[in-house]
Amino acid sequence: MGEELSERNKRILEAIIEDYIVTAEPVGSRAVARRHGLTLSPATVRNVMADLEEMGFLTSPHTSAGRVPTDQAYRFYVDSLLAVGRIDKAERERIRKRYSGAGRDIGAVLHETSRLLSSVSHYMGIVLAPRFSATILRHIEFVKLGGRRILAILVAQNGAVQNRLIESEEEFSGADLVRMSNYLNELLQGLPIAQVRSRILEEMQNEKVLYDTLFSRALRLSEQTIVESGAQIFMEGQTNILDQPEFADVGRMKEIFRAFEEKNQLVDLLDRCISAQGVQIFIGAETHLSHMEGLSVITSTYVSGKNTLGVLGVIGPTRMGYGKVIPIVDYTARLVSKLLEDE
Amino acid sequence: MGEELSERNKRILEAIIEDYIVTAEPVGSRAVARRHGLTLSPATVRNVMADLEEMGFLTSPHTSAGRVPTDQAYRFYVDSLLAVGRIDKAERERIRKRYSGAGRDIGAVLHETSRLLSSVSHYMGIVLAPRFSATILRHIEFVKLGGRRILAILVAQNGAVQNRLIESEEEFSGADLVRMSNYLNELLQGLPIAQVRSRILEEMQNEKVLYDTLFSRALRLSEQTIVESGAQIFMEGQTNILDQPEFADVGRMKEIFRAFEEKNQLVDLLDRCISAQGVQIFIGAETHLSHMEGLSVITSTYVSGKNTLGVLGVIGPTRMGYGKVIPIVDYTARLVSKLLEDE
DNA sequence: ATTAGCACTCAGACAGGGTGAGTGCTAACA
DNA sequence: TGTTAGCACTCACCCTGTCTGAGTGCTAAT
Repeated sequence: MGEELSERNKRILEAIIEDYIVTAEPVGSRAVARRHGLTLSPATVRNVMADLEEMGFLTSPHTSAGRVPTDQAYRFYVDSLLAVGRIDKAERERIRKRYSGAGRDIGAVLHETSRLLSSVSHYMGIVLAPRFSATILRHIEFVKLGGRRILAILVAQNGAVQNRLIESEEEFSGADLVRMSNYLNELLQGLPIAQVRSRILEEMQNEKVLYDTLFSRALRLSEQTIVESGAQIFMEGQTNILDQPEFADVGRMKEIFRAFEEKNQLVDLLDRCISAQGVQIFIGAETHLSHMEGLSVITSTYVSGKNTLGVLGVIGPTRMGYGKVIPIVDYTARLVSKLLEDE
Repeated sequence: MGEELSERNKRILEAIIEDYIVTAEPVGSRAVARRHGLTLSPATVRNVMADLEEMGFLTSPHTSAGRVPTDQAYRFYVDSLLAVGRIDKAERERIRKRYSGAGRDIGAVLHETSRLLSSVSHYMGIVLAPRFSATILRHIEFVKLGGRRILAILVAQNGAVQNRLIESEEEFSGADLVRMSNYLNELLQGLPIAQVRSRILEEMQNEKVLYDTLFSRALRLSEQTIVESGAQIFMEGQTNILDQPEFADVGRMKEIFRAFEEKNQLVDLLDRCISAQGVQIFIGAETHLSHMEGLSVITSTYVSGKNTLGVLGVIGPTRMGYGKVIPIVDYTARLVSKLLEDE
């Protein structure tokens, strides 16, 4: 693998990959020879292909079929061969327009984003919503529902809202609840939600609080409201994947389907992306997703100021139009960041 | 079709249907003859089958295959032949247990219900959440997010929460917002959400309001918060459908899949069910769902007191174990009703 | 009215032959 | 020494014909 590829070999490998990306069929030496500016005979190409196969860039499904790029080839392609184009203007316009109608509600924006990624890339769009616990608390509020039932409402800086029904041990009056909200807001506002719980526990030690039963009750109540909620993920365009010829087979299709139904696998992958900045690409086995052989994932983070909010991206076959999709994901991430920045 | 079926013919038809339900293969005269208590020769059975075919209860995919029941046959089966068994005790227990851990949050309950319906029936479970607009308003609240941005929170009697980000024309102080909430709660609490808007408009005419700018602003603000939100639907176990042998074909599979991705079709069907009480059964074409040939839907409404909240059910192949699934859907609906009744 | 018998149909599995795309190897060539 | 033409070979795929088994409809006997 340390072996360098000659310029010519690179061109041939590139030709094969790009051919395969559009046709999804094993590509033969003839096709490569007549392609592009390459003025080579099929025989020469064959020799090169044999070399590339030995180096692990190509395989052939059977003796007399053409060659198919391996994951390693795609990896080399995106790292060294691919000139990631700028996204073209019309496309950019098309994307921008999709957001014009939508309100500023964060959930709606992200949902639309997943739809958009799917329809523009013609693969599957995914968006991981910001973890609620990673946001900053703006407001906490209790609403009395009747008897000892209380609805706790947490509002994050970014407009995300979480609510939780709690059955309190004792009955509170509406006025009590208002006072409790006020006290807690004073205490917790502006804190990252992940730190809220520890702040509460800390405050519980505070002697001033110990004397005020209402405050200590408020703290106990608020402790119940903070629960780690599952990650929210938007996925759209699964059928785009099923349209790919490589999955036109009942077994494969069911397998992928089942895999998609288990969203947590995907959440794990996206969670891993959240620490890095910008576009990331996982090819085939690099995704570490089981039952998802033959799929690649392109992601990017969207941010607000300097903190990362979440991850969005596209899932497609390894044989994906990387050159087109990468800028789409990149541009969309920037756009979403901008849309959310002032929240 | 006015022709009456003799007792023997009914037994034979029943045998064919039940055979087909378990095997998914066209059933031949021999199989029927040797089945059950029927002491008849295959030849006799063949004569009967020919009659049944003429009457529209059976078809044969080709000359020398067995017979397959038509939609009409299933319809006759569930109407006249099927003795809907009581759901057995172990099953009931199994279902009950599924709810023990879950909190009382309505969303969580409904989501769990769809999962449950899917796993108990081995088909696909669907639950249509109560339309928010059909619930009763318990509380309205404004939270200031910064600048002119306000988060409006509507809480319904049943614990459902809807929130909406609004950009108001003018800036309000926190105290203003509290006063506005109080005023609006006074005015609107206890009203069905569907009537809230008209109540607002009505109140706008009120001369007392006209003199109080804060009140009239409050009304204008609240008017913006009430928006018809799309119906929420939970679907689980789509892969169970794909496991059915009649859909083991790439084209069919994609088609169904695409149909499921369009949830509004399903919402329409379930919406239609909401007016009737109890279990309803749609066989094949009766569903009026396009691209869903070969599927049947069994639904039931869940209620709170005397008003219907929503619909739940199971989607499976027309060749479905009606005898088993009907009581499951029925029991689940009753159980969900009970769980939600005191909210 | 029921049944045994029989000729008939048809999908599905299987085998054999032809086709075409593609390969590897070798020998000739620049 | 790198490139190319030529050639024999491989193998998936398609088409065809044959066979088999399950199932039917009809008719004649019971």
